[in-house]
Amino acid sequence: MSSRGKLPFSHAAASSSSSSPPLSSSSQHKGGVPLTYQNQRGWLENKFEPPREEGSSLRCYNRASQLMNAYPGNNGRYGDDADEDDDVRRGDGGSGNGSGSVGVEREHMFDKVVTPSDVGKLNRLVIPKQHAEKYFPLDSSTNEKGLLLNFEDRNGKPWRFRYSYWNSSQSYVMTKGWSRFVKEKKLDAGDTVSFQRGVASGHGIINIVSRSSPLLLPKHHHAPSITSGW
Amino acid sequence: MSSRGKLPFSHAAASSSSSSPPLSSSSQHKGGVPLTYQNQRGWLENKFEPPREEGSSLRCYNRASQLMNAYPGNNGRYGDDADEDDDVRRGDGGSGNGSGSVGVEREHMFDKVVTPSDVGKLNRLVIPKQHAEKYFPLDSSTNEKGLLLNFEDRNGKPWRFRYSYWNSSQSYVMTKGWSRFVKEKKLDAGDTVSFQRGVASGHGIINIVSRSSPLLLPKHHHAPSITSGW
DNA sequence: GACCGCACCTGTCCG
DNA sequence: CCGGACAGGTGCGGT
Repeated sequence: MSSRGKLPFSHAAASSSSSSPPLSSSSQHKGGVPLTYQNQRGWLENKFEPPREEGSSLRCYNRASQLMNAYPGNNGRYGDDADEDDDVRRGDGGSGNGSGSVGVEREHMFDKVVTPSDVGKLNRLVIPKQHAEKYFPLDSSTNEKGLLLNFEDRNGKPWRFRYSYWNSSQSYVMTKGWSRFVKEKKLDAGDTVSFQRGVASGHGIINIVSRSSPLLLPKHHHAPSITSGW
Repeated sequence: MSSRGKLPFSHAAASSSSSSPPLSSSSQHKGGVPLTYQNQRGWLENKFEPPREEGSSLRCYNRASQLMNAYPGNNGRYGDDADEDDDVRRGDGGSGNGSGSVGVEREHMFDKVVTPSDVGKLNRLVIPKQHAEKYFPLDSSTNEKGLLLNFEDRNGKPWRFRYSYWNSSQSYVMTKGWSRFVKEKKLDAGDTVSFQRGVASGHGIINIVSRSSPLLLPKHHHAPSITSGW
């Protein structure tokens, strides 16, 4: 893969009516979107082959200190509709290394300690602007109407979130699909969600790896920098 | 006029981008659209002469047991903007026959007991799918982008509602114009809205006749089958 | 600025 | 118990 491989996730944009978000100064995106097509809603999304290696990943810790979705993954399943069959809670050691689908090189992007709103009825996850603009850049071409981001948890279970910019609140959010993730993973406020991406794959999917978190978070901050030894 | 007169309301379709609603199996629509043109929003609507006889009608009961908009109608006014001058609550006998514009043959289509949402801030009325597809069929030609349906209350006052299909919720709704009706008629949750159409007129307008409802609805059902003697 | 219109979204309920 | 229908929401643009 070429060095355009900085694209952190597989996505495609769709044209829309809304205004543009603040342009990300990062120029390290673009390209690498395989097989995009327009879906019913008018968003673009992508189909792609099973990842050649692990793409980016999202891990989420909860206070229960156990690894969620620990059973061996069903890697490579990328149908539109995720089966809802793997909300098992098989701890695999809890505070272990939590490398998700094992042995895969990942680059840590950022973490967020989810707020009550993130796991509540609003059905959205606010992505801190700094990280959103760095890792999930939206611009006038990719923006507008939102993106369908493809994620994967550590079992390889696919998750698809709509990602967009809300002009009214000037914030970046994951919306559609997020609530299902919250429910299945039994995410609670205070849990940590960790975004990672595959190092090798240029535009790989983003994995979701659910994992438990230390209840005691690093003191006095909610800022996402809890890169505890990943 | 001819027997294609089964078209229950005067309407015209507009092309749009969204996907089609489930095709109505009813074949008793089509034809009979006079003088359609496309408006600014891209919907098609129709202008037509003042009804030769009463078309379909929509009656709405409220729990106050009085006939709303009982003063003699201003028949034949079909400007785009209805005057807001007739929200009088002159009972004309309350639970009487409520024949609306008197002596006109009407075919009852269906009733709906409006929900809080139907009369609340959402500014829309959900049309139960079964009735929507039977009486207000949208297909690929008439669908897509919505319809402007012309109604008339029992005074002959015209009402124009946008009618469309929401893909995301798989439901049919009246949107634009509905809130004005709710406001003028002082519709409340639990009130009944009755849709009727003229028997004689092939594609007549739909009348809106507001009338009061029995507070006591038929037991244990919310299903619209309260065809109480109309 | 408030409200309306519009297109989404989702949980819940019910057959 | 599963899927469809829909009640109750959202953001957002336009007026």
